[in-house]
Amino acid sequence: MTDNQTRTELRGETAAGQSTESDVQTCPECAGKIVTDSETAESLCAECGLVIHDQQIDTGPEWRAFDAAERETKSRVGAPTTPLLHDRGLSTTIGWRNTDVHGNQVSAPKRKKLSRLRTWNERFRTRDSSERNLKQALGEINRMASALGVPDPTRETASVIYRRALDDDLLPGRSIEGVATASLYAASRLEGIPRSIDEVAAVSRIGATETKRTYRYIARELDLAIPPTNPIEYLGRFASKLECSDETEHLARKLVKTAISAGVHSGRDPVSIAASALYAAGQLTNQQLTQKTVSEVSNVSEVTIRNRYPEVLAATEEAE
DNA sequence: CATTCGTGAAGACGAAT
DNA sequence: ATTCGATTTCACGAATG
Repeated sequence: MTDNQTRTELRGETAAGQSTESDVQTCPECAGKIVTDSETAESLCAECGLVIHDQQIDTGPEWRAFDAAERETKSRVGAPTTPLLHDRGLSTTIGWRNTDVHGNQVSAPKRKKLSRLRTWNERFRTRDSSERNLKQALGEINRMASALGVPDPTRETASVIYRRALDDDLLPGRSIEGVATASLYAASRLEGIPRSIDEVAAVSRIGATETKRTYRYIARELDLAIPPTNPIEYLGRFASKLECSDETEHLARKLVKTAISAGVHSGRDPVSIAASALYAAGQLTNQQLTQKTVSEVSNVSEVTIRNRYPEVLAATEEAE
């Protein structure tokens, strides 16, 4: 495997027809790849950090309503559909209030009937096993995504992946939790804001190795063409966790770039490249970055950082 | 004392048989 | 399915400042 560049889109099937926003966006400054940042919901360049736009698409109403009457006339029906709910938010929900449309209390026998209706409605909504499966899995995905600060678009991608896995009968023999975790991991990579395996596994109920195994399985079965992650994509998050200077972060970016062009990254875990470059940059800028602290935020062992950072430095020296 | 560096054993993975 | 090579990790201890 040589390199990335070809980002195939997963969303093709949901957005059938509508061309998803011309997807190979590149930075006007340095021609780097445009990614969406998790914490700030901004689109920015993975290479130089240039912010392209800081407003995500708002699925809410495009009008303003100033009083109740206006709200009534302008209102359209229903919430936007979302893959985040197992039925896409489309099935009937019976409200919990025992009042009619006028706000009057309903009679006792009617109340009883309503209660039974709610019960049965709920049963029908999640009746067959795949629906129940989805309901639980999407709950897990949302829970983990929240814990990781993963933005909604990525959650939706994860949901879509999970649905596909379910449709393709990839579940039998595998835990829901496992596939949910793997879907989220895959989605984060597809969206260009990868969480490391360890980070995802940390909030999951299954371990890192199981996550990786399941991830590889569904990636292969679903033909998800996911390019190798670029170490630069991890850099920003690690750098901010370490509270290191912009200077160090920028230097680390340069180190990663030259290291990659020198081929140091091949066969190595991209996370370890990012961590090593960050440590190396810390040395060069006289920041107090110890192998230990870098290791802690990146979940890369000190040993690996030790072994890797001289190689990263050697690559840049040769480039001089 | 904290940090860095080096080692060998052990686990996981991809590729090849 | 097993085997092999490379990478990463763990647990030490030694050097360095």
